[in-house]
Amino acid sequence: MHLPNGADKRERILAVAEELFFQYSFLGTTLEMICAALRTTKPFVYYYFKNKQEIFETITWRGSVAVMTAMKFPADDMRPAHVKLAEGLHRFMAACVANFRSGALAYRDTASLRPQFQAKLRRLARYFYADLCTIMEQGRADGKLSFEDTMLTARAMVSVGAFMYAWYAPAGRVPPDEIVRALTSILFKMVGLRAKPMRVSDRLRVHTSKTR
Amino acid sequence: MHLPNGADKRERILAVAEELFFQYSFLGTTLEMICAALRTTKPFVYYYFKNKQEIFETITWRGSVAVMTAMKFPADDMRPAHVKLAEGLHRFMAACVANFRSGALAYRDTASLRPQFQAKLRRLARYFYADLCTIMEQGRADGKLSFEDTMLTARAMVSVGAFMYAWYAPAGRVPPDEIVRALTSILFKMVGLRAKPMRVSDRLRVHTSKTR
DNA sequence: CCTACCGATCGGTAGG
DNA sequence: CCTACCGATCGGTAGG
Repeated sequence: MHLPNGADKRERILAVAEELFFQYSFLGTTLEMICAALRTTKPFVYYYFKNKQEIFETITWRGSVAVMTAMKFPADDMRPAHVKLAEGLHRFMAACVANFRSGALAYRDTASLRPQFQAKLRRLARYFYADLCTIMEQGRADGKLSFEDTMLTARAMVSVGAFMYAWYAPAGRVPPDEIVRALTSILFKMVGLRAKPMRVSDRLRVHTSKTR
Repeated sequence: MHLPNGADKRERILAVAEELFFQYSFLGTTLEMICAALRTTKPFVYYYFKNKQEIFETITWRGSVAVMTAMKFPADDMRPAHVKLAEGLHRFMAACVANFRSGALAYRDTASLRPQFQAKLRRLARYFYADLCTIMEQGRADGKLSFEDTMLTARAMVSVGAFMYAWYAPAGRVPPDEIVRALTSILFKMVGLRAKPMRVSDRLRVHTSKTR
C-alpha cells in the first residue's frame, strides 16, 4: 500500500463514476451515489472536477477515443488495404470489448452531453468513418473485398461493436479474447474478407510497431 | 377535422412523449416538456396515464414487441429454415427501421424501467433469440447457411438493427425501403445466406398469410 | 381541464 | 498560509 497521489484519486473517481454512469445514466447517477461508492464526500470530488458534467465527459471522451482510433495507420504503412482493414477491425473490436462501458456513453446518453462536446465527438466519428470507408474501398478496388454500399456496411460493422454494451458481460460464457476473435471474424464476412482474424499473440508477434 | 376521442388523445400523448423520450431520455424529459409540446397541462396527461413511468413503458413495450416478434412463424409453416430466416430477418430489419425510436428505449434507457418490466422485456428477448437461433441452426444443418457461434452471430445481427437509433435519419440519403433491403442483405452475409432480400412488393405478393 | 402548490431531492458551495 | 476534507445547508427544480 502507498498513499495515492492526486492522479490516482482522480482515476478512482473516474473508475467509480464510469460504472455508475453506465448502469444508471448521467441523470440517474447522483453525486451522493458516486461519493457513497468512493466512501468520500462531495467537496473531495469537486476538488478534482469542476462539476458532474466534467466527470461524465472525461469518461465519455476516453472511451470514444479508444474505439475511434482503431483505423489510424502510420503514413508510411504500405501494406495492402485489406491487410490494414483486417488489423484495424481487430483493433476496433478489441477496443469495443475493453471499453464497452465508457464507449457506450457517447451514443446511449448523448442528450446529457453539451452540444459543443457532441460536436467534438461527431468530428472524431467522422474521421473514423472516413478512414474506414477509404480502406474498405481500396480493398474492394484491389479485388480483395466484396460489399455493396460502403457507408451502410461501415455503419453495420460499427453497430456490432457498439451495441455490445447491451449484452456483453466480462465474466460470461466466452472469454474476452475469444469474443473479439469471433466478432472480428463476423465483421470480415460483412466486407467479404477471406482471412481469419489473427489471435492477439500472433498480431503482437507480426506487428510490433507502436501506433501511439 | 373532428373532435378526437379519448383514444386519439392518448395516442397523441404517446406520440409526443416518444419523440421527447428518444431525444432527451426518460429522466431528461419532464412532464412540463410533454405538456408544452401538447399545449396542455399536467392534469390532462394524468387523466390518461397514472404517471410518467406508465407513458414510458407503454411506448417501450410497443417498440420492443414490434421488433421482437419478427421471428414468429405459424406452426404449419413448412418452408425450409433458410427461407423462413430470410423472411424473418427482413421483417426484423423493417421493424427496426419503422420503430427505431421506441425500439431503442428498451436498451438505451434500461435503468429507467422498473425491474419487473425489465424482466418482461428479457423474456420477450429470450423467446426472440431462441426462435432465431433455432432457425439458424436448422438452416445450417440443411447446408444452406454458414456461421460459427450461433448466439454470437445472432447478437451481431440484432446489433445491426438495434444500433440504428444512433445514426438513422428517416429523411436521409437513402430511402427507408432501400435501407431495409441493404441492411438485410448484410445480415444474409453474416449467416452465409446466398439469396438476395426480396423487395417489399415481392414479399407481399408471395406471402399473403397474416402472422398476427 | 387548469391553477396552485406539496414533499423530496437534486447539484453545488458555504464556513470552519 | 496551504491542502484536503467534514457537517450542514444553500438556491432551484423535479414529479405529482
